[in-house]
Amino acid sequence: MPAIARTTPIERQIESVSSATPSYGVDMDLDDEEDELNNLNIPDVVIRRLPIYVRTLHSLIEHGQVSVSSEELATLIGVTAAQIRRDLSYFGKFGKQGRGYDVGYLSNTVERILKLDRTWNMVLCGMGKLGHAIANYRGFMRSSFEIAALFDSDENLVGEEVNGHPIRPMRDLVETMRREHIQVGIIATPRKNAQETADLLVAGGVQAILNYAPVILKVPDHVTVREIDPVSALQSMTYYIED
Amino acid sequence: MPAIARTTPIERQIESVSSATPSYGVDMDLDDEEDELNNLNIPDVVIRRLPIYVRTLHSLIEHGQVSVSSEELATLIGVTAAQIRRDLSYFGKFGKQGRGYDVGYLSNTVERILKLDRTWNMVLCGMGKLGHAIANYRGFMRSSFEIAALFDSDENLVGEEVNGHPIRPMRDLVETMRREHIQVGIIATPRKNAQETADLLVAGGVQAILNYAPVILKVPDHVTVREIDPVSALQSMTYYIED
DNA sequence: TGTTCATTGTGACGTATTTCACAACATCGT
DNA sequence: ACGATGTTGTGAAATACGTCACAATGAACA
Ligand SMILES: NC(=O)c1ccc[n+]([C@@H]2O[C@H](COP(=O)([O-])OP(=O)(O)OC[C@H]3O[C@@H](n4cnc5c(N)ncnc54)[C@H](O)[C@@H]3O)[C@@H](O)[C@H]2O)c1
Ligand SMILES: NC(=O)c1ccc[n+]([C@@H]2O[C@H](COP(=O)([O-])OP(=O)(O)OC[C@H]3O[C@@H](n4cnc5c(N)ncnc54)[C@H](O)[C@@H]3O)[C@@H](O)[C@H]2O)c1
Repeated sequence: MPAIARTTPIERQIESVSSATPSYGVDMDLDDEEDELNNLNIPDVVIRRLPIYVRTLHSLIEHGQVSVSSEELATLIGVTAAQIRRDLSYFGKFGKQGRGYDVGYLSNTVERILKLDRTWNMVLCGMGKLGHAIANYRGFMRSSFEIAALFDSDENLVGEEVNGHPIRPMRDLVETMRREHIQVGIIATPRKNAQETADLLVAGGVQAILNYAPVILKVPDHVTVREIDPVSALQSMTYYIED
Repeated sequence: MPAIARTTPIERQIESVSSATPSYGVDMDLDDEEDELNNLNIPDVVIRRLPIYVRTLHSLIEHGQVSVSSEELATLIGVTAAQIRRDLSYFGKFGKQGRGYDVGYLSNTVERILKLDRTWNMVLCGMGKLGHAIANYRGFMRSSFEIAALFDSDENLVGEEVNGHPIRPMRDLVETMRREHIQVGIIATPRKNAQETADLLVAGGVQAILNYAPVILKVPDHVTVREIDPVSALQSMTYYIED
């Protein structure tokens, strides 16, 4: 059973995460009560950087660049080269001394690590203003994600078609998720209904939740949650403003 | 002149919202001579937690609760009590042994720390679909923020009124910001135009940028940037999904 | 006023993450 | 074939962050 807390609730909103044991060096001893061959001690903060690497590599591919050094990538992204090399080294050796990394190969590799080499179907709960905007956003599809079904508790909205999908009643959520084996959910309900929605998603077998409602959700350990919260982002920036 | 790099570009992007670590190598010389009386070495990760504390305290106030212990607050938020006490201790002593914290007082105090005890006017650049949604979102106003002016480079959009504000041409941006002393900007332009928009915001004197475009912005050190990036958030969650 | 109780604030410690710095090595030009 | 060059991958060190645990102390009440 997962003994590792991937994210403490507040960190979904923020950054930095505590996992477990150091990790370095060899291994193969008696510790690890959790070696999924996968989720093997890799800091979540590293995982959260990988999508940026992928995005940046894509942009290099667009420009026709075929190889890149950690230094160049680092400059583009705004981190240190050492950090990029260390991050990648958690997963293997993908570069060549003197040459750097093959852009296409590295991009594919990181995508495979993140399991982006497939399409993830998602359910979207709460079809108010935000829900409509999300359902119409084309950025997801271009990134391994697809909104497969829309849900709202308001019977007046049920049946309306948004971007090719009908809005369905919440009572169908769990069954739909199970039937279609959907493991990713988006919450766009009002704040007060977010937790109950999360509970239903969990009942449906959700493993990842993107939460737009400004609340801390309580979910089982095996569920990952990330929050989208522009207000908190703004509120933490004003601290630094010097008048 | 702050010598501390508040945000490492990639960290703005990591996680739905977020940004920033205190600098490591950045202020290389004479040790840390940087005591703004304010930005005094307090870890950015702490600053990013404060809005959650505020939000949670508000919810307690709504429920009529007048005092709260670090333990209770911690349970609500999903962190440890020690962390909350440590975080607050960076700024002073706000609790009473045996009693905990006065909810209203603590809320006000943290808001004052974050400079939320005033209204921040913002400019919004890029009035496409997302821009319209943001302009109509009422969550900002309820949180010390107000969208004061809208901008788009498309002359066909200029003049259109959204939520009571006319869309203005980008060429007016810098002057408007200076005239109205606006220090917060939101970028909702296409990816490829985000950097040029950021440059204009900087020219206008921006100090905080909320960036919805999926790019790493290069800005001067005194500017804080946080990114809203649901795609990256999703892409980092799939890693953990066990099929 | 003294005793009990709950809970803070923080030094000391432990873990997590980043950076340094360099040996190892692939490639290239000659 | 070989030295020069550039860049990786990674131990070791440095730094940042989180937690433990407890002395200090305010409030309640006898
Ligand atoms: N993070 C962001 O960028 C962002 C932006 C805008 C809004 N929000 C948040 O998103 C949420 C929705 O905002 P909105 O403007 O779309 O509000 P809205 O009122 O327009 O829409 C909410 C929708 O949720 C539905 N709903 C209510 N209870 C439900 C339930 N239990 N299950 C399913 N659906 C339910 C309602 O019927 C309604 O259609 C709010 O929490 C708001 O704070 C976040
Ligand atoms: N983070 C999120 O949640 C999220 C959601 C949706 C879209 N996005 C991103 O937001 C951006 C906008 O998305 P959209 O769907 O609104 O696109 P859109 O094409 O509907 O709107 C873009 C608008 O920006 C304007 N624009 C272009 N160049 C400009 C410039 N230099 N200065 C000012 N305005 C300029 C265009 O005229 C247009 O009105 C994209 O980068 C998209 O990827 C982010």
